[in-house]
Amino acid sequence: MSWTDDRVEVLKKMWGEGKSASQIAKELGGVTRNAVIGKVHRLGLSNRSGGASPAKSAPAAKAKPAAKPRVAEKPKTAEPEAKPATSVPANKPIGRPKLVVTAGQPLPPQPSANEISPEALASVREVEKKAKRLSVMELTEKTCKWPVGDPATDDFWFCGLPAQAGKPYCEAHVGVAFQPMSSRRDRRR
DNA sequence: CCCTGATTCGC
DNA sequence: GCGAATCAGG
Repeated sequence: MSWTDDRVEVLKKMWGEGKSASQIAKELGGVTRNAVIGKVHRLGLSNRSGGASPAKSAPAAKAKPAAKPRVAEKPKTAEPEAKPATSVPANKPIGRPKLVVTAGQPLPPQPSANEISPEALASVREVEKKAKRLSVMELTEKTCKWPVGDPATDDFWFCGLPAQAGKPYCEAHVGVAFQPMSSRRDRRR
């Protein structure tokens, strides 16, 4: 697969939305997360800085120390980042462009009458006992967004436990959320 | 061990 | 330009 303008656009969009490289790669298909990251860097939007002032300073020494051919050094750009943006408005309820909570059931997987691992189910109940019971506005990218209860009533909350990296749910809920197949032997590539 | 992004470098 | 291999953290 090549980086068509269209795909690049998707890449930019998703990256801008904070999607992980692997997520983007999966979405695009035909590319690995490495490819995505590589492209991101080539596009110069590796950093989240929208401004993207490419400090052209010193790529410098491309020297090849005999010791370590690879990974010579890691010159962290210790540039003092001038951020005009004062306050911290970065708390936008982004992340669910498609999965908007409409009148229906926003609950994506809610496995109820399905065949789920008994252990996983037990884990869910276990988790629900120690869940933090967050409201929708308290959710972040780092909190489990597993819904519990009836959204139509006030007896509705979200798990809120630490979410698995890149996933919208905590470990336990990820287990029951994504289990379309009995086993995923997808070793893409 | 899972994941994340970051970097290098052969192609 | 591309991306696998690798590195470095969480």
